[in-house]
Amino acid sequence: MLLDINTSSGTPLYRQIVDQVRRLVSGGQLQPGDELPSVREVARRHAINPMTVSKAYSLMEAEGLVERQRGKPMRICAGAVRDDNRIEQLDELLERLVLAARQLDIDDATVLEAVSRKLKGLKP
Amino acid sequence: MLLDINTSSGTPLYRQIVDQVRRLVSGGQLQPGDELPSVREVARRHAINPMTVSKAYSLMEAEGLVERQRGKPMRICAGAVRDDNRIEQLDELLERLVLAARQLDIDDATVLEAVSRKLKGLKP
Amino acid sequence: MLLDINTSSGTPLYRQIVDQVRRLVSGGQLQPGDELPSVREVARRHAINPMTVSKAYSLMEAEGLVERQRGKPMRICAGAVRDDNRIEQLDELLERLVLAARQLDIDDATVLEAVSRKLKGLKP
Amino acid sequence: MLLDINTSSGTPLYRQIVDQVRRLVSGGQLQPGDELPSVREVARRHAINPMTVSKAYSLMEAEGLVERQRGKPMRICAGAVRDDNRIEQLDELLERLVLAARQLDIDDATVLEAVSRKLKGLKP
DNA sequence: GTGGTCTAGACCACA
DNA sequence: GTGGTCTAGACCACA
Repeated sequence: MLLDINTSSGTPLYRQIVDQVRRLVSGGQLQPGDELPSVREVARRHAINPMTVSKAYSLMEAEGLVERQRGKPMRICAGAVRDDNRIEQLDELLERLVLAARQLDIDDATVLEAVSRKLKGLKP
Repeated sequence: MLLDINTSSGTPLYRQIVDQVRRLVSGGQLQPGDELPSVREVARRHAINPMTVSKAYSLMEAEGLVERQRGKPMRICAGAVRDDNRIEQLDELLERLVLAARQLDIDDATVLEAVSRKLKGLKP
Repeated sequence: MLLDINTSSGTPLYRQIVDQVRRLVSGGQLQPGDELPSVREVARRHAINPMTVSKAYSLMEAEGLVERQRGKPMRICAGAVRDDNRIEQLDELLERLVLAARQLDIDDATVLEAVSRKLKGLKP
Repeated sequence: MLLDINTSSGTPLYRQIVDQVRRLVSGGQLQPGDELPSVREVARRHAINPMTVSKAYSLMEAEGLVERQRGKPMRICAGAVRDDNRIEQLDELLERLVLAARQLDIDDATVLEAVSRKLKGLKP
């Protein structure tokens, strides 16, 4: 599971984790039954505190996205499936992007070109 | 001056103000000598605490973006001018958008179309 | 607001807080709009860590029992009202009491008498 | 030996086992010399891990409640006998019940009636 | 090994 | 003053 945690962004770390797992589930890259990496594993890999990861996992459990198995790794809930309206989950970011472009007085063609370039650049 | 303050977004209020004024200056919509609305005015209009606005204004002053004039409204500094590389100020949002699209497993064409639609929708 | 926090009980501290506030709301002793004592206040009074209280408050917020007001005390949500079926909230404790009595081979009359005595003893 | 193990209750599993065996002994339903079901048997029947049952048994042994016999099932110790003051073992639950009733603003008569009903309902 | 609870303490955002 | 986030570290319950 590939998370991109940014410790200098304003977004709380636990929120970044929740948002990204939610997207990976909506996108079908995490499927019901899949196990999440352990709290300690995520904490170690991203050099953050286990409690922070644990908080994210608890929130996801409360949300019905993942489920606990006593003494075993958490896994994606059966009810959490690929979402067909997942374009909506992009909406807030789109709003922010367009607002920023307007304030910077960047014209539409330039914005689209920049998005296009970035899409190619991050081609995974 | 049109600010779009989102009290439920995770981004701190004072940061939203600073970011947006910075962009309006980079985009040339606020020019050297232009006056800022008063702290009270902004606070009232967006229903936030004056201390929060004041903090944003102080940060902008420290950054050399605006300057205080005794007994008069703050204004945009002479040195704060339209920025030619302002597309870079879009970069963080572009990164986040593309990461989110990848995690949602949305293909490039669909992302571009969504950006395009949003650009038209928010035409101003 | 009177909470009875038992640090040596097996029940997690944050759970005790949530359970008791929930009951006080169901019982009408905390009403919509009422302010909760601050996190620090509860922590100080019961000699527990503020983070523990904060966790309880966050859970109650997620549950729609209380709401945050930025920079101000949390308060009981409008939707959280006196519950007519509140006897059901006693059910788990009743089950446990009766199970224990059975295992201890205490007859019904003696149990009822003990409950009665305790009810009078804690009269307040 | 009838144990009622509740995996979703907050009480630790090993504690539920210890508490209930202790009560069955105090109540005389388990008498000195009686054999306990094996660790595996209890684990299987309640779908919990044998190590958890084993931990409970070890605690009971340390407490002088049960004793190991090489190659044979554990059994109730000679010293563990029916307790005349066993009503006291109900005290903590009574306290919790009455506290909950008070917080729910349920009057004494209603509480007694609920206890009475539950006593009849669980008649065995 | 897994996740959970709690503490002590630093620092942030907002009113 | 209010609540929120994060860390470092101890210790528990369960598989």
